[in-house]
Amino acid sequence: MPLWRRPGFLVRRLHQIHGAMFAEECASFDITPVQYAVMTTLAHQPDCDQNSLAVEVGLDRTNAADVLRRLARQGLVLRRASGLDRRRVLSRLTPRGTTILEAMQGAMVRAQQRLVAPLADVEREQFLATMLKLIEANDPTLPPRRANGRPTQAQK
Amino acid sequence: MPLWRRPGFLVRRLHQIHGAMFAEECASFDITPVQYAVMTTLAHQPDCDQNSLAVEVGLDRTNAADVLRRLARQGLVLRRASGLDRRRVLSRLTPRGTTILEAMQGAMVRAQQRLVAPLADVEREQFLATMLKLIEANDPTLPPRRANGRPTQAQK
DNA sequence: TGGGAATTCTCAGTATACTTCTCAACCACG
DNA sequence: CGTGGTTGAGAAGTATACTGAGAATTCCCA
Repeated sequence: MPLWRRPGFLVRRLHQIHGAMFAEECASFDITPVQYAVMTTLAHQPDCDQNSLAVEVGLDRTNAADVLRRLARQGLVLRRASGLDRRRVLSRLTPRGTTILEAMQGAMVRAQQRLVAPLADVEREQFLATMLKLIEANDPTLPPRRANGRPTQAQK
Repeated sequence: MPLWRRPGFLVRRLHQIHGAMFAEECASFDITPVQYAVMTTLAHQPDCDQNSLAVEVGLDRTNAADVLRRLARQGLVLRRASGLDRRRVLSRLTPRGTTILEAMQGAMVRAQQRLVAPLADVEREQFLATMLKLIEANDPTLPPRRANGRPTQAQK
């Protein structure tokens, strides 16, 4: 099976390409795609614990904690222990985090669109639908479906 | 733009899922997808220098050097300086590397097929074609096309 | 109420992936 | 020649991603 017929290989290359595009569009902010996804989720679910956040964004718990620690270091996120359950660490965006999230929105959307820009509308929708189908069919950790059929609620 | 409509987010999740599947299928070998891709390329291009290999496999050259160093540590690859150009480090599979590459073939193919197993034949082919189109359209580092229209020659 | 089970997070270790800086070797032009 | 530009590697630093081990806390049931 040649490299270019291996789905995993193609997905890896696409992942790389998107990372590069995101970095280009968002160079002035020094925020990575994963960090942006975490910030997006925190904007909708303030004071989220790390486990829930990891599930939402599709991260390993350990990795989610790493990302949050780096965001906290940059002053974009505030982490503090929960009063109700002292095992938990709750995170929320700081005002600066919210500002940067909003300022980056345009660049993020451009990066997303550039990746699939070579596709016609129909093919693009088909492509997104196929990826969604593969993720939902293959990811055992995926949360149960909500009413609208998407794994999570709509966001911004 | 919600997470689940962002092409980059979906690609990242798919990349993760494939990594997990590959690890499952190939657990007994302790070889990662990237290491396997490098070994595949070395099987077809013995005594390849690190730069050419990085281009073939779609890696950064420093990263390719890291991967080769780990493979050499496991005794699967032999690295030695070129006689003609002493800047170059040439790599080739050891006999043990060749053996393991062949022994893993079945597991690797299973991992690749599992990722796209939820798709019907037509949709699967469409999906691969779309990914290929996106990579070729978006990757500035891609080598010039060969006669057969694929970026590199056919492999195993 | 007591104690084991489950949950939540941390820490350590490793692999991928990229950037930037540095150095050595090659090559081509004058 | 020989000097200067190009190219191939290495080293350092950072982010993502996962595993396994461990600690603290909470939960639940007997």
